[in-house]
Amino acid sequence: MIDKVKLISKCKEAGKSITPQRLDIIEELSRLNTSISAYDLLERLNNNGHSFNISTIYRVLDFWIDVGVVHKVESNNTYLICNDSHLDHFHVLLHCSNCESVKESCKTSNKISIPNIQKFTPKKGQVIELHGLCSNCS
Amino acid sequence: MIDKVKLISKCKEAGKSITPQRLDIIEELSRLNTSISAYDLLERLNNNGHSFNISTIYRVLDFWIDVGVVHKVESNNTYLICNDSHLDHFHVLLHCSNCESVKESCKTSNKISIPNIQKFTPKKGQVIELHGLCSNCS
DNA sequence: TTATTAATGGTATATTATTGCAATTATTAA
DNA sequence: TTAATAATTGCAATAATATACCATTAATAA
Repeated sequence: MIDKVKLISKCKEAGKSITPQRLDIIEELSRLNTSISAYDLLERLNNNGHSFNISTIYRVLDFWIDVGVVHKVESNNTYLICNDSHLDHFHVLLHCSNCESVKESCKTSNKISIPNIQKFTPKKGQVIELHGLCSNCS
Repeated sequence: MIDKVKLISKCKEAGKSITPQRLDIIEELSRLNTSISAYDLLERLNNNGHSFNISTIYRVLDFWIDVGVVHKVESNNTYLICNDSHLDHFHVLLHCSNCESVKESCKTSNKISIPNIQKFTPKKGQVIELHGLCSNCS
C-alpha cells in the first residue's frame, strides 16, 4: 500500500492539493502489482462503491503523473504506480511479452547508461520501457 | 527514398510478398523525415490519388513492422520508417519534446547499454524511445 | 462571508485501432 | 492453363483510448 504521508508531502512540494478522488484512485492503483488501463481502473473503482466518470480517471492519472507517482506505460496504454520518483536517473519498466506484467526496476544499481547521441539531451526522470521476458517466464 | 531492391530481399528472407499497396504505403512513409499517424498517412496517400481504407493502412504498417522496416512510436501513436534493421542491438528513437520530431539514432557506436536487470531478458532488436531536446531545439 | 479559483461530473466527441465478411488478387496443385 | 486454395484488400461497423466543453461543486483567499 501507498504511504499517504509521503504522497501528501510530494503534493505539497509540487504545490498541489490532494482530494478524496485523487486519494481513492491512487489507493486503488496501489493495490495492484502491475499496470492497468484507465477504463479497467474505472471499473474496479465503480464495482467497489464509487461512481467515477472516465474523465476524472484520466485527469487524476495525469495529476499523479505530474507529481511523479504514476507512469503511463505507452506500449499498452496502461498506468502503473511509481516506486521511486528520483529525478536524476531513468525509470526502467520491464514489460514481459509472455505474462504481460509490467514492473518497475527500482534498484539504483540498475541505471541504464545512454551515451551522448547526436547532441540529443535526454530529459531527466523519464521512463524507458523494455520488452522481454521476466524472470518467471524466461 | 527507400531502396526497393533491399525491401524485396528483406521480404523474401521473411517469406513475405510485396503487393502494390504495401509498396505505395512504404514509399509514402519514406518521403517523410519524421513519424506520422496512420490516419495522417491515409490522408496523404488519398490526397495523392489513392483510395485506401484505414484498415489497410494499419495492416500494411503491421506488415512492415513485422519485416522490421517500420517502428511504431508508442508515445505518440505514430509510425516511422526504420533506417537500420540489425537485430543485435537496440533501436533508439529520439523524440524531441519541443519540435515533436522523432528520429532514429542509427550509429552503431550509440549502442545503449542495459545491465542485467532482475533476471529480465530484453528482446533483441527492440525499440527504445528517448524523450528530450534534439540538437536544433536545445 | 463572498469572491475567486480549482476540481469534478456528465455528455459528447475525437482519436486510434480492430473485426468480420465479401470481393479481389496471388499462389499452388492438378 | 485451369481450378482450387490461400492471402490480401475494401468496406462498414464498432471497439478502445482519450479529450473538450460546460455546468456544478468544493476549496481557498480576501
